[in-house]
Amino acid sequence: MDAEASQTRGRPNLAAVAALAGVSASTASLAFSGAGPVSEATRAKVLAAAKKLDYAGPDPRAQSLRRGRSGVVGVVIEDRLRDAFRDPINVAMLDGIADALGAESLGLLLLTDTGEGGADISLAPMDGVILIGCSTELDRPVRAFRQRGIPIVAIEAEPMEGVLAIDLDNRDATAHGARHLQNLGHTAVGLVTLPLEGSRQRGELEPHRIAASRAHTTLERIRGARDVFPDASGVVAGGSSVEDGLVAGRDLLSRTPRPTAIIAQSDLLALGVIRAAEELGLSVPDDLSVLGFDGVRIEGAAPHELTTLVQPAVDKGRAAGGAVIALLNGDRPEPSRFTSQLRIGTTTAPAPSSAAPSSGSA
Amino acid sequence: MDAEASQTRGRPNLAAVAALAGVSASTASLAFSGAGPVSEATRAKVLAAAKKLDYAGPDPRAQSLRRGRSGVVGVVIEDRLRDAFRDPINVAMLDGIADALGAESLGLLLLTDTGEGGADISLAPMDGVILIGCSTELDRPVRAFRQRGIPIVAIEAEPMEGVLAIDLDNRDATAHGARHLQNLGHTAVGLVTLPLEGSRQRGELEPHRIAASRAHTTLERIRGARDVFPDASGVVAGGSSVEDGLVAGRDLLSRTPRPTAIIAQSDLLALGVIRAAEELGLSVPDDLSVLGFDGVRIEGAAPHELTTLVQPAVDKGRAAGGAVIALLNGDRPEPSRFTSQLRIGTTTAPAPSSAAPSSGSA
DNA sequence: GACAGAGGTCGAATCGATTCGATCGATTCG
DNA sequence: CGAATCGATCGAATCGATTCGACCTCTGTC
Repeated sequence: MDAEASQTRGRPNLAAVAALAGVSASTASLAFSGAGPVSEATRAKVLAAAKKLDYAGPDPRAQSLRRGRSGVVGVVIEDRLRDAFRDPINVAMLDGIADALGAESLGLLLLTDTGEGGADISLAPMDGVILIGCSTELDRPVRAFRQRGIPIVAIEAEPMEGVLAIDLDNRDATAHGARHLQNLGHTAVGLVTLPLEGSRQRGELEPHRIAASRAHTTLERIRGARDVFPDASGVVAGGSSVEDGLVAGRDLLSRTPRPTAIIAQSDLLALGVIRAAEELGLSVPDDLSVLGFDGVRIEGAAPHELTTLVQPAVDKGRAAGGAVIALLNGDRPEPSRFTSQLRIGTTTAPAPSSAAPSSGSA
Repeated sequence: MDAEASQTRGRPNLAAVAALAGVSASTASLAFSGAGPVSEATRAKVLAAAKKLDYAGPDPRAQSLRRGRSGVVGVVIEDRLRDAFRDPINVAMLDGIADALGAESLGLLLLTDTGEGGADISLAPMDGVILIGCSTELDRPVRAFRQRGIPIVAIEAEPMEGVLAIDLDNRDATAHGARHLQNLGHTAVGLVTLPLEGSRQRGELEPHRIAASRAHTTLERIRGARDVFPDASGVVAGGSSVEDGLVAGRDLLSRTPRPTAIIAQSDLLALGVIRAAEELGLSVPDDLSVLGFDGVRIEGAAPHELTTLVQPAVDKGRAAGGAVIALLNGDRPEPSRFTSQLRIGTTTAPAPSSAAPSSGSA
């Protein structure tokens, strides 16, 4: 009677299965989870009852509540997926994250930070969260996560209370790359930076914009460049894509005096700059040296081999995933910091002698 | 006393907030959800109590259980993220899905089908699921989802009971493209296909492999090609990347007689084939015509403009997302079918006259 | 033969919120 | 002035499982 009642009413639950198997709900639970001693005969009975009732196993939603864990880790990405995934560096990081999470069979919940637009992030059931490339101001969500007691890991974010940082030597690495250009004799160096604001507005790299910005990675890389070239000016790109680099490159290269080297904050931007140079009939690296950042393999870079700062993106992602897991286990993992390596390719060369201006108002 | 007790014991819950505000839990719930009439004064009291207790709002896990909805939709992707996201077509689809889901503020849970390896997919709390590019046999997960009453939408999968299909005219489109080659006078046409099995084994395109395969998209596109060139042979690539296309191209182009045209099942593969041709000193399209599939913008395709079959990837994704939403709303949406368009670029041209063999044993 | 211990099973409390129906007071209409 | 109505609030049941402690029944040992 009881069993039948539960049987007819919608989808079966553990109680219905237990009733049909002639055991208590607690025993049935044990039979499924495997935790605790259950005789083989009983387990078989329960499993048979489950099959008869077409029961798929304990409801994950109920488990989430009871265990206080949903088995899901959120990954917050700035802006639209379309834009984020266009840059292989993000894909690489995500892959590292997925790698670490998958090993603990944790799900990966993709959250896009739409700023004010959509509903609050953090309304989904998750056990931890990884902030990736979060240049925008997401203080509010972070506060919400903290209130919920949800561990937070941030990749390349400005230091925040209660947020475990996975960092990259953005400033030092860029400075290192800049010094390479300096050693080649370059003095007129232009910058093509990643966005400074969540609005991703492209335009001149101006002091007041820098002052107002909270885009950690962008800022650090600017600082690194200016550690070597204090007066370097430049432009802010509208994103990290070849297209954005092309636009920025056209802008910078049409100025007088024209820079002999450009430090781009991503490989995609660097590629765009190279295209802009080609458009203008400039030869890379003879007329223009170009330095990138990331060191990911990009289809279509040929015939150039980009001089760039290679960062361990997958490892970074894996570290972030591992850190969340550690936090969930109650450990107190140390923040980590990764280093990038300068890989010298074919896009940097000695500065052209000033005796040979290829064009301009002479 | 009661309030204080709840206060000290770990994280605050709705009951604690209600107690502090001097109202019942039900009223507090109403104050947060906005459903039902609550006086402004009461709402303010509750909110004040919440702030004092540092309460972040109702626990999503508990809401999931009670409402029977978690606000999360799973997206199952074949294989590793690294590989999947390398192909822009997947990113485009995902973007469309995210677009549709985001509008209803549904989360997007990324699940990779590791086959037998990891823990069961479907153990995460989700309301619906989208299968994307699921060439492998995931009958078992599908059955589990169905048992749970979770709506299933599949993009380009073989028809399955209880699974809503979002389809593409893979066969007709490929046939259309093949006819274009036929009209150009090509008769020796080679195929470079996507993987046939979950194992992604590359190799010769052999009848027994085709017979054993369940890779819907791959099979349909093969059929389309053979509708026009019944005897076309070819090779199976190990994935959808330029690298895989390069390998496949080298193989096909070193055969005798050498094909004068190659039908690749993705743009990335087509690009790889073009590279292989360049390696061998063949000119595209003069010596070899290449047809792609997808029509996504790929960096580095220059100087060629790929002749390809343009599919509405973002729309497909959006349709899939919309379908899940409709199913969740209890509607009975129709399966949809999208069509691709042949875009003629600069990689196809009339077959070289047989009087001018560029190399070979003459 | 009795007792300790282990294996197996069960009851009941709990996780944190939502929601339906009932209650109570105030306002308005006849 | 009484009754109907509406708004605000509360109680209690419910969602589906997990888990702790209690209980019972064997088995092995002294």
